Amino acid sequence: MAPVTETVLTAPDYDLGATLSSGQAFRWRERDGAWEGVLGAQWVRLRQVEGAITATTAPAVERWDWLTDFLQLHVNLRQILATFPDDEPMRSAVAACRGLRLLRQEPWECLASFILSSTKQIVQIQQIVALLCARYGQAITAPDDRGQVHAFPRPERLAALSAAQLRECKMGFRAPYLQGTARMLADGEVDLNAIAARSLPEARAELLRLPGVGPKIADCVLLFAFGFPEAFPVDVWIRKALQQFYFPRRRVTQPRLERFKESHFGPHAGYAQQYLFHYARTLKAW
DNA sequence: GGCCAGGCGCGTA
DNA sequence: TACGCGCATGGC
Repeated sequence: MAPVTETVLTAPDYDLGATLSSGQAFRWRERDGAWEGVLGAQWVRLRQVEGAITATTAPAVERWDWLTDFLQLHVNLRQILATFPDDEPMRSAVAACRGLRLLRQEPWECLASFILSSTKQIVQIQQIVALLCARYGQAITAPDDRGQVHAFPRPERLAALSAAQLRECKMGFRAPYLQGTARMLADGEVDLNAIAARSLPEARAELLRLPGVGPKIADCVLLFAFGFPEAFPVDVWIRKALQQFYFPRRRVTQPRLERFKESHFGPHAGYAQQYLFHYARTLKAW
């Protein structure tokens, strides 16, 4: 058994399962009532308990800031929810998604994962990412009965692969996009580390230079990895939700929808977006 | 078996 | 600027 470290992290108003399965991150699996995943080179198991999250990691660590940052445990959820518009759709979404949180992910993994996400269901994205890590990620320490566990492969590793090798991970037409982006990062043509300090428009423009990255994927990375609170990804679910909740019985044009999402949801629009996304996906009939 | 999936890039008007 | 289409792959 590999050496592990355990701790208890205070986490009020936190729905761990909803958060880890809500289409932000793609490497977390439920097992025996706990959630297991990989952060950097750490294998991690998280378990929800009353008002807290218990964490186990391998190899052993002395600090936990990398995990509390990922989980965004310092964030006061009530204060954020209070900034949402007081309308019926948002009230319903908040009521349906108690404790849903935004994570703070490593930018490259987030970017690569969402390049692989286009016209894929969340379960399929998980499968592709799992294949990519198993084939090309560095092996890391984990409990013996978990089998071989891998880190997310670095851009330099993917940049050195052929498109055919990437396609073996079932990513289809996304392979050249991921390859092109990995190469631009490996070559230093775009520097993800420099993006965090920029303004939202500048950061967005920089991400849009990458192949396979359009407005939606850029906004996902800006929100889920760089923490720009106003970034508001519009995918098919959100488009449908905005259309039906806010513009029933009339077709809304794309520019109109753009103006609406930028003006209606307040300073934490991205958080509101995640609530609408998760809520919409729970609705059986529209 | 057809439709759709946390879209993007490119060609056309 | 604003559509329409093709792009792999798999779940339902």
